[in-house]
Order: sequence, then structure tokens, then C-alpha cells
Amino acid sequence: MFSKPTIPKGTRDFSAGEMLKRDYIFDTIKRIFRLYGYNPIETPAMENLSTLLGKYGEEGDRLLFRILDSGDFLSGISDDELSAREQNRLAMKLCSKGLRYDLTVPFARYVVQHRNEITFPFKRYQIQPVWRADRPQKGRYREFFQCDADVIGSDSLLNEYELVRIADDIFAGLGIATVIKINNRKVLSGLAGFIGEADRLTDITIAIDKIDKTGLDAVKEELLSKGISGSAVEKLEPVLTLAGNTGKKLDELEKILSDQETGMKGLEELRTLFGYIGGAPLWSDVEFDLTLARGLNYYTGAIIEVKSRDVAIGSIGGGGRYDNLTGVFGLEGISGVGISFGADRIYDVLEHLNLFGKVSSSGTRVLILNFGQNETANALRIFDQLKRSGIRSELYPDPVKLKKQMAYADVNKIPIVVMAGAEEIKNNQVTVKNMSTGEQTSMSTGEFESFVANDLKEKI
RNA sequence: GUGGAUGUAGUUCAGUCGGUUAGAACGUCGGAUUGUGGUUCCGAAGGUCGUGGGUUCGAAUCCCAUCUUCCACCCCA
Repeated sequence: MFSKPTIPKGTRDFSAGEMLKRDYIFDTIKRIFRLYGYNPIETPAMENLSTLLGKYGEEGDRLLFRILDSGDFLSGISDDELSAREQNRLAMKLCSKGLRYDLTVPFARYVVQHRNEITFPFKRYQIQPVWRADRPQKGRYREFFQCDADVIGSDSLLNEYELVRIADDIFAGLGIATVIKINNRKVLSGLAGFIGEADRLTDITIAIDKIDKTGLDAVKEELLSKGISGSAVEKLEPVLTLAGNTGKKLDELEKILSDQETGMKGLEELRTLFGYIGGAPLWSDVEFDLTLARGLNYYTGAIIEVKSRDVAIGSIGGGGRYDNLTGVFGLEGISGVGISFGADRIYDVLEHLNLFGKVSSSGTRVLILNFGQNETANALRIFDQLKRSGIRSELYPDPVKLKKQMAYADVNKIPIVVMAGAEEIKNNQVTVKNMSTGEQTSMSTGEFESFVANDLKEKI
């Protein structure tokens, strides 16, 4: 007896119906990426752990899938080390590779490794799965696809603007109402300096990021519990509750952060970026959100996040500028900015809002019925004729009952059935059935030829 | 990594207090109809009750472990 096969926690099979919908998403994203001059690259599923570790913070390191070394992986390990049972130390000795956690760090590695073949600014897109050893939930998987577009080697804020446009074009194309939130790490940094806790930036950003979800009081509580002084939290509160439109918020912040050099630089960047955005006709709402503070510790300038307006599923896209990501791989002074879209969550949003439309049908337009050995040569001629005209068609492979063949056309939503049995062949005819109306017409082979060339071809 | 819920046919779900052979609907397959799908009628197949232990005369039902899925944290797309 075999036990039923299963797949690992947090992974999924994609059946044909799902793949057609997923491809629709990928095709839309690729089309827009290409429209803006980004070219595709791919990197391996696994990277050396030395490439991955330490890039995502402590939490990120924990979520890395590690790959057990091949061969005699115990050879360099003493019995003492084994019996000490120190997981992390042992893991470092047993594993030298891991599955990629995102596409940005492998991209940084790629840029450093290929620096002599690349001319800057370098624009690339990358659509591949990533893996995280997280505990799965709805909209959260252990294997999922990211769709990244990055430009590296240019400081211009036109790049940030371009990424906002790309996000806007993609979601307009998919028909998802979105809000694109923008913030700037330098402003957050200035804020930390302003309240006298400049070295606690990470704790502060992680805490205030939750203000939407948990409220102001919970954020204050978290800040205090992390050891931020009461006076600092008090100083921060009026800033977090700043109201008004983007321009007004920026004006207010300019007064507050006037003696914070970094903060002022961030505000200037935001003004420039929103200046570009203000002149563009956009589908999405774009807003400055001071509490947007994504935890990734490599962002240094702009921070971007995209959320669905209609479905609460976390962010469906995010990105930002990282001034020195390649620095850890030995290439200093190269700035990059990128954005990433989560195809799996976008899928869930489209499904939830019923926005896939006709994408799900198989696409076959014509089914030729199989009447048996004597009629096969004739059926194949019709088949060739359809293929030559570029019409997606199938010949039913087995000479089974017509009832069964008809049912196949029905469940696969094939709109046209072509029949040519002994009767038709004798009279040089073909019978065409329209599956939605049930209407059926017999025509001469000559008439069928023009039917294929005109009626069928037009509808593709 | 922490805490909580869940698992019965391909799918959605019943299954009483622990008690005979675990049921339904939908789907699948066959037939009514050997040249005609969707509707209808008849029939059939399909279950180690997530897995492994334990308690009991007896376990889908109670206990323990483990896995899955889901939820709240953490973090994130």
C-alpha cells in the first residue's frame, strides 16, 4: 500500500486553469516592464549562504531554507561539535547553499559579478520563485513568485518616478484599484534624530509601521517597551498624527526637521518625486505616508508600497532605493532602486474581485470529432486546414461515442464542433455545430473552406 | 520561532452518549440514446475516517505524538 503523495507545507500545484490565469498576470507585468526598457535575467534557485546571510536581518536569516551539503558532510565535524547540538553552528558547517529569499540580493550579486559586462544605468527585470521558511497563512506561501524591476547605477529620482508609473500601468492593465504609498527612509532617519534616538531607527520604523493596524497607543507602547524614552515618544506623537494632503505634510515636516540634514534631504527628494507624479495622469491613488516603514534594512531613500483598495491581503508590491547594496559584495558607490510585485497575491486579488474574465477557458476554438479509422484521413485534412489558418483546434484522439466527444467540447468550452462521418464524406460535405446555440449546418467542402477563412479566422 | 483551531469519497459536508455493513449532494464512469453536449431518468465505482501509537470487549468519536490547512503574533509579497 502506498500512502497518498503530498507536497511540502506552503507549496502548491498549479493546474491548467490556474496557470492560464497566472500567465495572464505574468504576461501583463512583462509587457509593461519591457515597455519601459527593462530586460530579463534569471539567477539560480540556490545561492551560496555567504551571499544570502546577513542581508535580511536576524529574522530573514531564520527564514532561509538551507541545503544540506552533498557528499561526506560530516567529515569536518568532531564528535564534540555534534554532541554540543548547537543548531546554528552546525548548520553553518553542514550547509553552504540556500534557496533564494528574494530577487534583489541575487541581483546585487549578479551586478558585482558581471560588472565588466554591464553598462550603467543597468535596467533588468526578473520573474522567478523565491522561498521562505515562514509559517504559511492565507496569501502567505513558502514558495511564491516575485516580479522585480530594478535600475542600478543611477541616482536620478526619475527612476523612482518610472517605477511608480510601472506599478500604475500594471494595475491599470489588470484592473485592480490600488493605492501607491511613498515614504523616504531619510525622513524617518531625520525623525529619529529629531527625537534624540538616532541609533534606534530600526526599532522605531518597525513600530510606527504598525500604526494603521494596531493604532497609535499600541505603537507608543511598543516604542516604550523597546527602551525609547518617554520624552522621545511624546515628541514623535504629533508628527505621526500629521494630517492633510501631501504638500501640507511636507511643509509641516520641513519646519519640524529643519535642523536634521538627512531628514531635509529626504523631504527634498519627496518634493521632487511628487513634482513628477503631480504632472501625470495616474490610475492609482498615490500618497505620501510617513508611517510606511518597511522593515527591510537595506532601503536608504524612497520606500514604495502598493496595496489593493478592495481586498485586505497585505501589500501586493513594494520597493525602494538602496544606496549601497552592492557594497557588501565589494562594489561601492552604486545606487539602485527597484520594485517587486507579488504574483500570488495579485492572483488572489483578481480572483476575489472576479477580474479574470474570459482568461480561464482553454482557448481551443474547434473540435474535430473522431468517427473511426475510415474517416481519419479526412479528419486529418480538415485538421491541417484549420492549423494552416492559425485556428486553435483539436482532433479527438479516440473513436468513442459522439456523446462523449461532445461532452469533451462542452466541458472545455470549445465553441465549434466539426463532424465529417461516412455520410458527409460520401456527399463531399462537412457538418459544423455551434455549441452555444446548438445550431448545426452542413456545407460543401468548398463552403467550409471559406467558412474557415472568414468566419472562424475573424474571431481570433 | 510562539499561541490557538482544523482534518471523514475527487469536491463541499452529515455522522447523536464510544456500539451492526460510515452517509448525502455535486462530480466521475456506465446505460436509457452504436451520428449529437448542456436538461431528465436508471445504475455503478469510489473511504487504511490525515498518519502513527494508546485506552477499551468495541474508536471516525476519548488520550498522546506527528503532519496538513487555517487564524493571531513575529515578519513579509
